[in-house]
Amino acid sequence: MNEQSQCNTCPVRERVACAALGPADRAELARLGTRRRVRKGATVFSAGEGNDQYATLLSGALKVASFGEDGTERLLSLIHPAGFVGEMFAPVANHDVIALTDSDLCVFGRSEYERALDRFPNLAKALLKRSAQDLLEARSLIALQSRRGARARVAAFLLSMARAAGHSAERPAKQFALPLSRGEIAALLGITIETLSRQLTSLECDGAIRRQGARGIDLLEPALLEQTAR
Amino acid sequence: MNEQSQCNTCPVRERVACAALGPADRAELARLGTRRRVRKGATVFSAGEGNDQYATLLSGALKVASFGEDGTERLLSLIHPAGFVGEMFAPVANHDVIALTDSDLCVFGRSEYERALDRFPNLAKALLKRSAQDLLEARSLIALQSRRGARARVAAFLLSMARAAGHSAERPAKQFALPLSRGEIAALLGITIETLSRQLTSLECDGAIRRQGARGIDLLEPALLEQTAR
DNA sequence: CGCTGTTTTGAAAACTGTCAAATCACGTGG
DNA sequence: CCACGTGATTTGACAGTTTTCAAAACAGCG
Repeated sequence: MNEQSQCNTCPVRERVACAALGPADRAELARLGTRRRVRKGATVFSAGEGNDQYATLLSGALKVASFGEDGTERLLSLIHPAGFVGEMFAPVANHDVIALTDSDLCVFGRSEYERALDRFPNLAKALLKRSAQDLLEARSLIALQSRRGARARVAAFLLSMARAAGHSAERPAKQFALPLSRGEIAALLGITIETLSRQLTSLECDGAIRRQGARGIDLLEPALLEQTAR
Repeated sequence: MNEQSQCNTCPVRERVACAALGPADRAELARLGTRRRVRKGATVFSAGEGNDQYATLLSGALKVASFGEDGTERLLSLIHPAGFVGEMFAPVANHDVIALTDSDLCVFGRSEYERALDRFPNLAKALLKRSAQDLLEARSLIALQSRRGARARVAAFLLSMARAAGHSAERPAKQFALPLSRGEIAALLGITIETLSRQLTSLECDGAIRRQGARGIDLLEPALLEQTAR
C-alpha cells in the first residue's frame, strides 16, 4: 500500500487536520505518517515516557487519563475519530492515552511533524483550531465537574454521549451504547461507581432513561435530562 | 506614541507570542494592536457576545469564568502576564473574561489577527504552543477538581499559587498574597466558601501554613502540603 | 451451563453544603 | 491618627449527599 492510498482509505480525510492541505502537500505529509491498529485497552502513549509521537485517530475511541499514585484513574478527555493526540512541544508526556475500543491511528514522528508545521502553515492553523476546540471541551468538563450534585453530572454526561452517538450534534441519538465502563464514567465525572449506579437507577425510575443491559441506554425523556443537567 | 514604541515598552515582549516574529513582522503586527487598561473587576470579554477580539495580557491578572443561570460563578482558568485570551475561531464567546486586578492588555481585532496568522506562520506556531500549554493547565485543573477531599484541593491550590508567586517554578515563594478572593478560590476549586475557610483554618492548626490577614499566606511546611495534596 | 468480573443494592460513616450569626479586615471620613 | 461602617471572612449547628465497606445480582464468555 503506497502513501497516497493511505489517505484515500482514510475514513476521516474530510475532517482531519491534514484536510487543510492541498493535494501535493498532503501527499508529502502522508509519507511521514504510518497506520497503526491498537486493540481495546492498549496504551497508545504513556505518561512519563518520551513524547516522541503524535497521532490522529481514524476510527475507534481513546481516553486521555492520569493515574494518581494510589492507582485511581482520572479521565481528562475523550478522543473521537479525527481527533488529535500527543502533547505538543512537551518533552515528556503528562498523561496516558488508552484505547477504549479497537482503534486505528495515523502516527507521526514528533520531529518530522514539527518540521512539517514549519513547511505547511495551513497545518499549523488547522491544529490551532483543533487545539482551541480541545481547550473548550476541557473547560466544559471543568464546568461539568463543578456542577453541584451527582445527578446533574450524570444527566449532562448522558446527553453529551447521545450527541456524540448521533450523526449530527443537533440530533441526539435516542438509543445508543456507552463506550465507557462504569468505572471510566465515574472517573470522568469525578464520582464513585456506586453513586453513578444509583443515579442511573434513579433516572430510570423517574422515566428519563431506560437501561438495556450494562451499556445500552434509551433516552425516553431528553427534556427531563436537559432540565436535570442544568 | 507610535507602534514601535508600544512594543519597546511591552513588559512581556520576551515571552509573548509575538516574540516569535522578526523585527519587521513584529512592527507590522504592532500596528494592529492597541493598548487597553482595565480596572479590577472590569469585564474584558463577555460570554454570548460577539467574539471579535483577541488580547495578550501585559500586566495584571485575569480570570476566565462561566456563570450558571443561577448566578453561581465557576472559574475555568487564570491568565497571567504574557497569556493570550479570546476563543479562537469561535463565532461567539462561551466564557467571561474578568480582570482580577488592574491590568494592561494588547488588543487585536479578530479578523486582522487571523489574517496575520496566515501571513506569519511563526505566530501560528507560537500560539499553538501556548494553546497546548493552556490545554495542559485546564487538564491539571480537571485532575485537581476530581481529587477527593476538599483539603487536598486547597493544599494543591496553595502550592500552585506559591509556585506562581515565586520567580522560578522550582523555588516556590514561602510568603505571598493570594490574588483571588475566597469566593473566587472556592469557584476555582469547586467547593463552597465555608468549606474552603474551614480547610484553611485546619491547615493552619496543623502548622502547614499561617494566615496573615485575609489574603496573606506563609508556607510553614511545604512538605506537609505536598503530602496533603496527593 | 458454569465461571468470572462487572454492576447493582444496602447500611453506616464521613464529608460537604446550607443557613445563620459573629468576627475581622479594610477603606472612608472625622 | 483614630473611629466607624461596610463587606468579606470565619465559625457554628444541622441537614443532605456522597463515600465507604460489604454482599447480592447480573452480564458476558468460554
